Amino acid sequence: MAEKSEEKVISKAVIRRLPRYYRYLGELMESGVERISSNELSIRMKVTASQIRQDLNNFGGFGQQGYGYNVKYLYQEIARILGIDRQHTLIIIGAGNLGQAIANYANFERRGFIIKAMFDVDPRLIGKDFRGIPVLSMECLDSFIKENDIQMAALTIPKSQAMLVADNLVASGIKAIWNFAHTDLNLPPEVVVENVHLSESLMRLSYKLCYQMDHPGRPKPGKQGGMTNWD
Amino acid sequence: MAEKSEEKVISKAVIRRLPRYYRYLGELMESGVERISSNELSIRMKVTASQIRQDLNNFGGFGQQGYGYNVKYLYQEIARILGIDRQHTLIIIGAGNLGQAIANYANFERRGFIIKAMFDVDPRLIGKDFRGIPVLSMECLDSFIKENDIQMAALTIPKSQAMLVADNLVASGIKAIWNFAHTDLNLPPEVVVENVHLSESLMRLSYKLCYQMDHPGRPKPGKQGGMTNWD
DNA sequence: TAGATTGTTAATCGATTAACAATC
DNA sequence: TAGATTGTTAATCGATTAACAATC
Repeated sequence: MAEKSEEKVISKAVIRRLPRYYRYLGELMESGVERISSNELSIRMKVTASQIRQDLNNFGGFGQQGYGYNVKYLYQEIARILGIDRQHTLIIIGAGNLGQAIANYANFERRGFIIKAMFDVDPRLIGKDFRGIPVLSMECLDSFIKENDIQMAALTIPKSQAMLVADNLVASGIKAIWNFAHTDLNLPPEVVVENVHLSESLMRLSYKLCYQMDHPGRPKPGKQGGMTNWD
Repeated sequence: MAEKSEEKVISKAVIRRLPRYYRYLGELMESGVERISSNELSIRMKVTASQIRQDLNNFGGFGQQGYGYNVKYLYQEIARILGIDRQHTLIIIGAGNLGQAIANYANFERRGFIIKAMFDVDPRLIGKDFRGIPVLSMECLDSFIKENDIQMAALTIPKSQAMLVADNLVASGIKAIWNFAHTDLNLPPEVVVENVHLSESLMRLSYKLCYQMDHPGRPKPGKQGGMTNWD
């Protein structure tokens, strides 16, 4: 029953690393570096050269034997793989501090994420705007999504309302949710979700700190042998 | 040369899951559930029962054969493991929207993270306060950390200044950094860092969306066979 | 006791690293 | 060409899952 043109399934671990490659390549570009070998990049990024080559070869042969990788070309290719070579339309649900922080971070727009509007239930916020992005009433949500062909929504609201609002978003046609609410969203499989659970992140920091205090000088857990990154 | 009382090194993957167990147990407690089996929890959390038992047994036998786990006891034990049974002192560097969002999120305090102050270079922010947390000048940073025995710092400043400020924090005695700057911090091994790279998170969402659009109905990458979570 | 469910060992699966032939 | 470095296969390592004896 195996499909004919079976495409390789890319592992989650690889996807997690891709944006970091992209960031380093962007910095290399900015400093005028034209080519880089997997070995040199591996030193800068503190990963193995093997891993870099394996990761990239999931998507194609972007390098050249004896030369390495062309920084600009690889940068563009990773952008294409990540889908940030095209534009994405985005709305923010919840115009509190976190929603405002996202709205105010202009760099997202430079990467093709166009924030079209914010939504809130607070009448004191509705009608305001941030960098020209208007805060609208939640009552306009459904029609706005449909009329403006919105793909993505950042969910920066309390967890008590998150699941309900997420269902509404999906019903209106949203296909991707960037979830900052402190809860898991159970949604249909065709809807993709990326969670940013800040409280969990802070707990992990707490664990690391306590572990470090209890085991000074020890290799940190997660990898053997030494001062490896945790993430 | 192996040490005598070799403690098992806990893998990164286990640590990543612990806060999620904690969250689910907290919710179970709130709904008045007293005991739960690994199997029932596995269904709710969409992980395997085996994984839950393996994860927990890294830290000790918290369950009872034929009974399962006492929800409240397990909740407390995980809090202890994560180090959130004690108090942590925290400052926020950068009083912009993101810093304010953290300062305004009262739940961190309920988990023992006491935010003592915020710091910024912007004179319009210095002197303000959020929920009673004052915004101080960066010039006070060193003395404040030393005089108030601050352990942790959230870094919500532009990446251009992040590395310099991080070095200063470490010099002043900070042992843990919650890094929101869009850059990696290279710090001494005794300093622990937890990164929250929002732009990378958004790129992963973009990848998932594009992948989903290209392969409708397919299992998502990362796991074989079906509608598993990405994270 | 019988049933349930853990703790733990063994088996499987996947991801990382090492090695090297291919090739620029 | 000789040297460098990739792409890719094989070996290793680690994490997850399955199985089941222990035991409440």
